[in-house]
Amino acid sequence: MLQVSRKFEYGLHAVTYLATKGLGRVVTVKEMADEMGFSQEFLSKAMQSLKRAGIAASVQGVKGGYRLGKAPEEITVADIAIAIEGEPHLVRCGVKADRCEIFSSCHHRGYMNILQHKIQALLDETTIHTLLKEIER
Amino acid sequence: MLQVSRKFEYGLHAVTYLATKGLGRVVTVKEMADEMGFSQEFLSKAMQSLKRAGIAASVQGVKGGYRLGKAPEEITVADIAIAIEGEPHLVRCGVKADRCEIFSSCHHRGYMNILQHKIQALLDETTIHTLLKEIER
DNA sequence: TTAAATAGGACTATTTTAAACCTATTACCC
DNA sequence: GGGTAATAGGTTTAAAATAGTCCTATTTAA
Repeated sequence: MLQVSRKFEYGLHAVTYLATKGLGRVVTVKEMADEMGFSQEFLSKAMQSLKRAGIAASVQGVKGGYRLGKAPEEITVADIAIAIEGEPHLVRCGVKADRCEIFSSCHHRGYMNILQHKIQALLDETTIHTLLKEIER
Repeated sequence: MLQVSRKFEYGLHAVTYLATKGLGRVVTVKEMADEMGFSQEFLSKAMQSLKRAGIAASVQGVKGGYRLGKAPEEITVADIAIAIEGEPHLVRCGVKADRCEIFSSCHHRGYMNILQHKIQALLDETTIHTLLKEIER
C-alpha cells in the first residue's frame, strides 16, 4: 500500500538527470539507462509518458534524445506522478463504474478524497528545482 | 500508485462499524460481512490483523466476535493501515537488502522519506473519533 | 457434545506492475 | 539514397502483489 511504482522512480530520476547533466543538449535513453542501471526499454516508456505531458521534449533520429520540456521550477513531483501513473485514486470507489457494495451508504469516501487531495498537495509543493536544491545541501 | 488495499478498506469499515453499531456487545465477522457485502473469509483476515495490533479485541467460541480494543479517540487511520499493511515504504530502497542499482548515489531517498513521513502524519492526525464526527455532519 | 465462533496456515486466482519484443518512423551522415 | 541511431508505440510475456478461498484447529456457550 502507498508505494510509488518503479516507472515513477525511473521517471523522477530521469528528470533530475536531465535537469543536471542534460543542460544544453539532448540525452539518449541509452545514456540514462546505462548511467542509472535501469532497463532501457522500460525507461523509454517512462520518457514517452513524460514527453506526452510536456515535461520532457524529444528529438527523433540519429543524435536525438530528450531534454526537459519546461523549466525545473515549473515541474512538480505531482506532474511527474500524473504523467506516469495517471490521475491518482486512493480508493477505487466512484472511478468509472467501480462502486463497491455499499457505495450509497459509504461513510469514508469523503474522508478518503480529502486525504487524497492532501497527499496530492504534498507532491505538488515540491518542484524539481527545490528538490535539486535540497540535494545539493 | 498510491492506492490503499481492499483489506485496509475492509478494516476501516469494520472499525467504524464496531465503533457505531458494536457498542456494549461483540459483533461477528458474519454480521459485518453480510451488512457491508464483503467476503467473510477475507474480512476475517483483516480482523485478525486488527486484533494482533490491539485495535480490536476478540471473544472466541459461540457468542464470540469482535469489539474495539481501544477507544475511538485512540485509534488513528495510520494505526489501522500499519496493522493491516505493515510499516509503509513509499520506495523500496533500503527495505532489507533491497537497494537499487544506484543506491549509494541516489538523490531521492531523503526526499521520499520525508514525503512518506508527511503522508504518515496525515493518516495519524485522523482518529476514528474525528472521522465519525465528520461523517455525522 | 454439539455448534458457532475466532485463529491461522496453505493454497489459488486475479490483477497489477515490470519488462521484453517487435515494428514503424524520424533524421543525421556518409 | 542507404545505413544507422535514435524515438514512438503496440503487443506480449514474466513476475510480483493483491484478493480471495479452503481447510483444519481451537475455543466456549448452551
